[in-house]
Amino acid sequence: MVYDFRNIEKKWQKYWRDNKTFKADSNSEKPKYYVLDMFPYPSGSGLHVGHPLGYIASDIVSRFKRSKGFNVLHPMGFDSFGLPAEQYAVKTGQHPKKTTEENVVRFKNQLHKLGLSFDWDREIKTSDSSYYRWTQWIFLKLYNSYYDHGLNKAQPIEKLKIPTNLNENEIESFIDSKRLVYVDTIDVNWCEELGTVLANEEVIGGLSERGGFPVIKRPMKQWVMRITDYADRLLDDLIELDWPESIKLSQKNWIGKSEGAEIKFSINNDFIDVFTTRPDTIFGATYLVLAPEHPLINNITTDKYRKSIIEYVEQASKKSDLERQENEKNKTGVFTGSYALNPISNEKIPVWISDYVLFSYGTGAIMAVPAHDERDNEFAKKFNLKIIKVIDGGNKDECYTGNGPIINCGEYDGIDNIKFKSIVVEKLESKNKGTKTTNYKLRDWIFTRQRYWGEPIPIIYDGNKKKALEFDDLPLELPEVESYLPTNDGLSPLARNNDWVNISINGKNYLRETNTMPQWAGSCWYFLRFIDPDNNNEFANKDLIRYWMPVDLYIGGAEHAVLHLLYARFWHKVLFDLDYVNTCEPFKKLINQGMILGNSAFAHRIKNTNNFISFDMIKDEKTQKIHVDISFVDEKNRLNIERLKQNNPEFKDVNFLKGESFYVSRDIEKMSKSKFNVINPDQICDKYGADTLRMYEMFLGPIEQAKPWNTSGISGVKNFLNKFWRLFYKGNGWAVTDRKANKSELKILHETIKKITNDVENFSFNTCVSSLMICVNELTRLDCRSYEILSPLTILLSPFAPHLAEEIWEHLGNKKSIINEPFPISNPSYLIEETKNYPVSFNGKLRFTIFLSLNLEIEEIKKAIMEDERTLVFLNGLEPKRWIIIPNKIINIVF
RNA sequence: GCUCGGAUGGUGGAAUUGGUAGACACGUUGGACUUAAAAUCCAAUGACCAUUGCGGUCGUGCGGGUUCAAGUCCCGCUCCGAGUACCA
Repeated sequence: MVYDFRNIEKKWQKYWRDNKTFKADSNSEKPKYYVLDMFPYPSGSGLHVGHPLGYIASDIVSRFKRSKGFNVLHPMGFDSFGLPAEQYAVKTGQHPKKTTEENVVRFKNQLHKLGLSFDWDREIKTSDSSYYRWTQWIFLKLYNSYYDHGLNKAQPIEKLKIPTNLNENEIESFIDSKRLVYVDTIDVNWCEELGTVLANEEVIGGLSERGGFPVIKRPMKQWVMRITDYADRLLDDLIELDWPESIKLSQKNWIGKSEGAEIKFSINNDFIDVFTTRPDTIFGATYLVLAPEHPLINNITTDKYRKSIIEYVEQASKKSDLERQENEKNKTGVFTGSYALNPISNEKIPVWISDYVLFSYGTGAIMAVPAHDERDNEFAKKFNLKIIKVIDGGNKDECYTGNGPIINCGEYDGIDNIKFKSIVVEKLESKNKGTKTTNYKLRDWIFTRQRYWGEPIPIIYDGNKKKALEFDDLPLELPEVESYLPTNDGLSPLARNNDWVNISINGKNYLRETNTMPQWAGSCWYFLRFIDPDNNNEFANKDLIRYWMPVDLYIGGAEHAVLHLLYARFWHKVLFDLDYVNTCEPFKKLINQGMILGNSAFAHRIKNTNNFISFDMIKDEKTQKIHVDISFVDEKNRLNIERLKQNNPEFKDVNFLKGESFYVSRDIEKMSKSKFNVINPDQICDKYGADTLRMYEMFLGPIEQAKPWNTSGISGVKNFLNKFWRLFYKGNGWAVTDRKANKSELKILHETIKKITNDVENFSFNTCVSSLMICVNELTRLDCRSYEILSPLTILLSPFAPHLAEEIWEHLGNKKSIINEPFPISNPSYLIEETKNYPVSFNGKLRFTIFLSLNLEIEEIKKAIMEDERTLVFLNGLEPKRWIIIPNKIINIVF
């Protein structure tokens, strides 16, 4: 009887579905455990082998925790609003809802095949109006709240104290200026191609994150969320989180809190405000630099320099951030012709403009201290500006950024520079020339998109007057439109539906807000909806939230290190302040799975020709790498030209210059449909089975590490599962016996229990697989068929290969699913092993180091040594004077 | 440029975080079983030298250092990957 994974997997997937085996119970006496995956965007290309990596890991933890007696919530849903569906709709006219639903069905089928233990009764789609009704509701909660800096929390807008001397319009704009969501006219990243505005965070190197289209600055009215009010709390609360340090660090850097001072430099009758973190170096400030966007530039530029300034400003405005960065080595800038007054040293210093100063950070102007700042130093050297050293340290002509005593500052010389910081700030404050300030890199979150496929914003307008919709008006459903393109003047496609835009309430006419929310909105709170997905009266019941929150384990890709994780934390804190949730942080433990990379294949095209050349024949030819589908390439990197031409018409008229075969080159890259390197899990499932795929993905390497996909080792995992099966079946017969297990069999079992328990708790799934392999190899060698061993072993296997484990469990005579069977506990009495002894050195005193091959408690080590004969031979009547014991490692015994 | 990671056999990766480097798996080679193949099992497999036998030397990207002991810690490099907003 062979292990028939096809029927077994089908059988148990049906069983789990029919019996709702993984249904989470909210009225349980057991301790709870909430395991969450970052839910996927249901893209058109379906699931690839990289997606399940995190899902398999979280599934192992879920099954393990169930087995350990926890009440586990392990839900799944779809982040189903998003740009690709809309772009597809623009292209084909198909309603995004239709394509999204088709994709969801496909994703679900693929996920089901993997045997993941999701509670599908809790499935969420962010584009369902029953879901986004509550996204809109949270939006209104933010709209109707303000941040009370005294209480350091958000408060309902009714509690806001309004100054008494205001008229009606002023009251309104005062309230608006305090709301957590407000409208502002700002220079935004306008992407012509997408017809939409992107958040700063979504622009990468001057191009849109999705699609890679150019982005330019353009002023526009936008809804903005006041996330900056939460900067301090978002920063401070990071400390307690059990997250990877690298992710915490990137959030910290993103928030970018820095203490410093704003200093006023007088110029003509005006002044330039600069922000600096180094007020202690003010005597070394030999010039000022303004960002090219700075509004004062026009006023202070003298006629002599006006032409070059105008040229420079124009050039800078065309440059993308990426180009500004590329010019790193060769700084540019021009002199304005004006001089400003250093408020401390009273020196006249020149004012320059340069694009190495960013308008969006600080005040958009800096005081340059070339002696103590690398960038200023480079700039000063290039333009022959004065360099004055004011802190002692470093080599003579080098830029020194460290600390030390003050020099070249007259009466202040000798003072420690850190102390000098506060002296300077005090002096500036007394002269009204500056203040101590804290600056953040974090900027408010631009929340509107000129898109169709998103949540409509529940606001209506009476002229310029805004009116929020009432709770009863929600959900505000997405209207139908004729075309999914934005209007020519940049309005959302929703503006095309006049019947929807114009509404009348109690005989009064209003216009609707036509913008929609960004894709992040739905994912900011979905983990709360999973707790109570069908609730029509609340976004989730408070008692249920109290029971299930926080999320105990959150697994997802590192690409969400900042944006999603920061936005979700922000909304959660608002809901916490308004007393809707009971935890101030949503995610207790975070694991980032590494990307699974694909092995792309490239054919080489000779530049500016239609000739492709075999990789082994390239000599001096300049070539361009073109992706070809990896399914047309064999393991020796030979391309099947016929099949390529059949499937990709663009290669139809191409010449292939080749010897015996046409060779391609290979490269490791991110797995993506556009790179033709996608491996689909369905293929692997069909060929090897879900259990093999699950174990193999875990066996590939540490969960957090990026790794290329290759299937060369998959047969090892398949062999392991077959071996496992053969422990129970010999030939065609059931081989399990009632024989008592012997000592060595028990030792193998209990060692494995200990290793697996430890490794699952430390998320080291690759070593779990190894441990199971070793265990099965040894039991096979011993021909162990004892029920006493094989029954607990099946439970050990069940988180990793659940289908096989269930099947065997049933054959062992159990009527119920293995899912809630208690996880075996290792018995340390089976673990004591012989000790190995190595004399290490004679160092005045006789000294032995005793290595122990197992982790034991100190007392156990002592006991083992005293009882073991070979150890006693070493001790040989000598009474140890001193034990140097490092737990679990070594014992040095000094005589 | 900056920040954070990483580098271990032919390959993916282990190494209880300072204690026998290379677990486990793939691949390769040889053998058993078979008419044959598949499957399965057994053996070998870091490199070099020695091989009639014990064995020896070198080995965790490179160069130093600390230590009885370094893949692991410290200092200085090289290369690769990821992120990035020149953050003053």
